[in-house]
Amino acid sequence: MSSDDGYERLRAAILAGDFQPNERLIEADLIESLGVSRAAVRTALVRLAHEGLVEHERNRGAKVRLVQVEEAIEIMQARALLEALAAREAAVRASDAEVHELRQILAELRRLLDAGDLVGCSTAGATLHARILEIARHATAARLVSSLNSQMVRFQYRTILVPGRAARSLSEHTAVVEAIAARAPAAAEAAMRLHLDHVTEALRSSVASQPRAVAS
Amino acid sequence: MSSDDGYERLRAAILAGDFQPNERLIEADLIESLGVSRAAVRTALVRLAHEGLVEHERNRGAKVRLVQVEEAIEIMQARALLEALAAREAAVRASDAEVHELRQILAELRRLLDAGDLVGCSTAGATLHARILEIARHATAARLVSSLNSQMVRFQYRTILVPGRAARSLSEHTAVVEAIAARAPAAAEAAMRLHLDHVTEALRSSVASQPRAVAS
DNA sequence: AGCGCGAGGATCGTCAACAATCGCTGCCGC
DNA sequence: GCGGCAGCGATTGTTGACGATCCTCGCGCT
Repeated sequence: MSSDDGYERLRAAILAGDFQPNERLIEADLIESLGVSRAAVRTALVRLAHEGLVEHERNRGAKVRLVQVEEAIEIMQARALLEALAAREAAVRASDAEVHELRQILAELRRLLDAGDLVGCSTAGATLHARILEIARHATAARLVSSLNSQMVRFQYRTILVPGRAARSLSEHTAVVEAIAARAPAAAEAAMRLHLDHVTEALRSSVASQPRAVAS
Repeated sequence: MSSDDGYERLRAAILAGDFQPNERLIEADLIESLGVSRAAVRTALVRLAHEGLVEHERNRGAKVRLVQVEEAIEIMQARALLEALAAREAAVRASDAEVHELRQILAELRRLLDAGDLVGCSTAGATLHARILEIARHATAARLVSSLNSQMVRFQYRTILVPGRAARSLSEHTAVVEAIAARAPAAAEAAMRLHLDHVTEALRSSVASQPRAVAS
């Protein structure tokens, strides 16, 4: 049981940003901080390496992987397609209760935007996306997106800070939800793709204006 | 070094179909057949489990995972989107030499079709897709598609056997290559997506007419 | 005969010690 | 003073043995 536990906790720690970018992950230290056996630490590192969260060099150990901006853009492109697929499926499969739930998240999003809580907006937006992925009942897309998302933590609050982005994001989200509510698969797919293409653009421009958010 | 080697060879063996579906993978046997240490076998199994090629239950060991038809269709849907993205990027990035190479593969494909070599067609088609992914220089899409492909081995020769599919496949492939040659990103993306959506349909229909290809 | 149950074998998970490798530091020769 | 090399500490990779868990088979009871 300790093996899965160690993996989960180490993953959470990396995602929470408890380590510096490129910081070495020394097995002995992890044994202490996680309180699990060395074998468990090693399997956790293998899994995280396969997931792309850490880099593993033979005889030189593991370090947390720093995904570059170009790669983040690639990831966003892939995410856009997969989430557009999910939106399409969601438009086919959503129950009335699920549509209601999406509208509630949208209302919360509007409230947060009025209150000027940009970080809250970002979090609620993530909730909306996650919920649509669940409604789509598309295990493959869900798995791939979740894996891609975990590599993007470093950029998660980046795009919402672009001036005017939050408001546009809300209207795009609204379009997606309304297309799902109207049971219009093609419209839902197009709306979601448009939304995420805009996010990608926001990421590009935020990078151009402010090249490094994290110092070493 | 033995650890990576063991992973590669076990992966190749599973992809080659050396194991029965749902066959248990017993560590002791793998140590013998692969000639690597037990730790290496264990890490290989962890990686393969994360990759979706084997299923791992605690205290009950690993077995090769049998992907169901519904999941194969999900995988094809995701592949369609990602390869369409790759085709778009390839249309932007392809050099003249690379376009020439794609046309050569196409010619080979035509030759094989005329000769009635359907399996050869399938293989050459896979080569074409792989080459387009390389030309796109999109590491994220390439990684995801490669992972998805490895889970589809069981179905790889399934769609080409649908009557008339091979000929249609050739004309669709031609459309993709010509769009790339014309440096037309949108057309390339659309053509690739159309092609793979047709493959998905062929998979669906082949399943309906012939539900089980592999007996236990 | 059918069913519950315990013993045994098979297999996996964990641990501690050992071997191999890497990076660094300090020494030596030029 | 500087470059190269040997030795050393730190860290990872590997091995073998031990304990834990699960499945199966056979026994006894009803």
